[in-house]
Amino acid sequence: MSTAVRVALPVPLPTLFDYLPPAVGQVAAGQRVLVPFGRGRQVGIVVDAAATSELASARLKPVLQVLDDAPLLDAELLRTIGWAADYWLGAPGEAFAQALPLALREPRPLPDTVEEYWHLTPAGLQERASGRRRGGSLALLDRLADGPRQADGLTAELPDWRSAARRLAAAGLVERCPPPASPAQPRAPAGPALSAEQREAVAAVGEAFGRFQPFLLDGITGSGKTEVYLALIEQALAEGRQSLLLVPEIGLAPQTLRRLRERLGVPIEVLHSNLAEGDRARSWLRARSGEAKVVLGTRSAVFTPLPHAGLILVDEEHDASYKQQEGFRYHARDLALVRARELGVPIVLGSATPSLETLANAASGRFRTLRLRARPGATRPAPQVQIVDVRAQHLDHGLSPALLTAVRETVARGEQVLVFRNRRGYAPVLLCHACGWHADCPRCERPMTLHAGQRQLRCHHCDRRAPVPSHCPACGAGALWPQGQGTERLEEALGALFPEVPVRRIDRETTRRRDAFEHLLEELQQDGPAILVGTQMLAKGHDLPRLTLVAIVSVDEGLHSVDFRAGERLAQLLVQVAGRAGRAERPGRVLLQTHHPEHSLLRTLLASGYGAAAATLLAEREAVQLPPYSHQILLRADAHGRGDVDAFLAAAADALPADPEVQLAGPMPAPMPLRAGRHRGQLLLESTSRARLHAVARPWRLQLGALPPSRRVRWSLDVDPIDLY
DNA sequence: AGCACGCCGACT
DNA sequence: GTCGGCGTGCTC
Repeated sequence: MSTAVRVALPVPLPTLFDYLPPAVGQVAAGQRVLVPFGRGRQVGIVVDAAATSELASARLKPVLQVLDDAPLLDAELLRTIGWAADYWLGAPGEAFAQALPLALREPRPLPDTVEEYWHLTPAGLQERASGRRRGGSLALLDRLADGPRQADGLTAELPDWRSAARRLAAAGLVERCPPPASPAQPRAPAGPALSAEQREAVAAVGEAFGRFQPFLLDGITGSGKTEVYLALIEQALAEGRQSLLLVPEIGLAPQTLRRLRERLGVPIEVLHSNLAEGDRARSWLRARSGEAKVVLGTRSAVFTPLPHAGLILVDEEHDASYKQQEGFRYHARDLALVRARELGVPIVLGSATPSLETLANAASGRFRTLRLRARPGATRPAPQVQIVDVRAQHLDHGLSPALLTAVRETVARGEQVLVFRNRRGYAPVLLCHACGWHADCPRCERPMTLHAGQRQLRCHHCDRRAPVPSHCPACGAGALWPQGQGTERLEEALGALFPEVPVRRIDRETTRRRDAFEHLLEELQQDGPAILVGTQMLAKGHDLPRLTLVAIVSVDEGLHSVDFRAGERLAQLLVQVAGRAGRAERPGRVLLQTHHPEHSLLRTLLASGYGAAAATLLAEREAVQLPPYSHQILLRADAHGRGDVDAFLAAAADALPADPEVQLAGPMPAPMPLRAGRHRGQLLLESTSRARLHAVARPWRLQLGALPPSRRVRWSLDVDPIDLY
């Protein structure tokens, strides 16, 4: 027993580490420290500056250096991150590592929050004109010729520019300078007048300023949720308070960012994982200093410090990308709720298709529901979805006559069509018509997808690529037939059927280049007919004002999935895709091809909308006690040998104490028992009592790593898994 | 995880 | 006779 400094270190171990106080300097919780660890050194976060260690002080090493003058993490963030590590059964050190931008996990003092810019001095300008300099120096002079440049940008173009900068700075030719003033932010043009329901929503949240209160903002596509967010952020700004707006993915950020910038007239900090580490750290630090009033970010931005927090907003709260699927498996929406509670601020979860978890919270009264049912400025009703029964129909590459007629009529009117199909590639299966052989991935035991353009077979589970066989490898016959339709095949078929109309495919393959997607979206703002063929990517909130027909080729795979969340996800996807139609002045139309026109989920969804479909799904979940009416923790394991997986899961099951309130399912194979050559299995813990589930799982988790068979597998625990893969 | 230590096979 | 395979143990 001894007094010690307790530190979180970025290692995947379920413990914190104790150190002796440093020889010099004071330590406080929330500061970063440099400590000896194993044979090296690590940067850690002090979680407790005056802890009582279980270890004898002789076994403790001293902190080498205190890296910060003031705590980097305030009490609220320390508490929330600690809570998160405990709730999602993560390694505390990994939870803390997640919270800090990478650049702040280096053993260096905090970077300046002012961006580093360099420019030419008048002498430098002359020097460049004189043509005396060559090589790296000339390159740098050239880069600075048009005015100040940011250091990160220079690094990208001239990796070695700093040595030239040092030389030239010594000669008084270049120097560091303050960032150029951003073009004066004109005070926002006022937004559109809010509708009555929008005003009610804003007023309801406004009344809750200064205390914790969760809201569900349940607003149909086009109902103006963003205007409500903007009005609330303005209100927080007026009180000098910070707002945090979470969005599901970076792709959506540019649009939202533009709108925020135009309207709010204050700097907006953006935080997402595609940012240069230096920028990310600076944004984070500006939020911490309170200088940043509005923070827009993806999942990891939920860890942004908010010393003057006023409001938290989670847009598209149902989106699965809020759940981290590796390492520390937290859920940003759920963590945002905990932060709002700790910060004592209102939180708004917005969606046109709320998750069943959120709807259950709204039904129980834990969340207040605010509804937006009207489409402001719309003179016509929301698009109607119409089912196309494709049974016994002649299909042209999967497209029915009714669908093709609708496409023809739409492009004839000069309008745009979205043909939606959630499958990349040309065809999901390549089949031998003579003997029934089909191309399977040997590492996943699943059919490989034919990519005709690349002349390749690809496994969408492990990315294995193989040449397309010219003859059947099993029987030698020549006839290998592509079965089923992917976006690539639909693009080809539609291009042949409508040669006069531009056909654009939008999926991971065609939007690989960074700006490709943005450019395409811009092109589609232009007038004129077009046919878009796309996947999932197009379902998310992009504005396509010229789109008046959405044709959903098939969703039949989603109707009979083993995953209990498949119905919920299908309903969300259909509503979101349908929402792309007719957002401007023209009416929209949605066609849905299916072999199961009588399916109850489709019928409810079409007849009564998402709310009714979700209510039905919730009732089904309650009847069989599935989430959100019970809680789950999934133990996943994979290894090269099936036996290693089985041995580990059996040992894990054995180690679990019997508890009448906790049910154990498994060990069982994962829904994909083999993936990328690794055998996969799982064990599921379920309980209607979250407290009991955690009480059992916490000590169990500590035992798992000590089980001998655990050395031979990769394993992970997932609290509240959102899919069982 | 990352890195040591430690005991058994094919090479100079 | 050694280099190196990955099994096992530890990190305050």
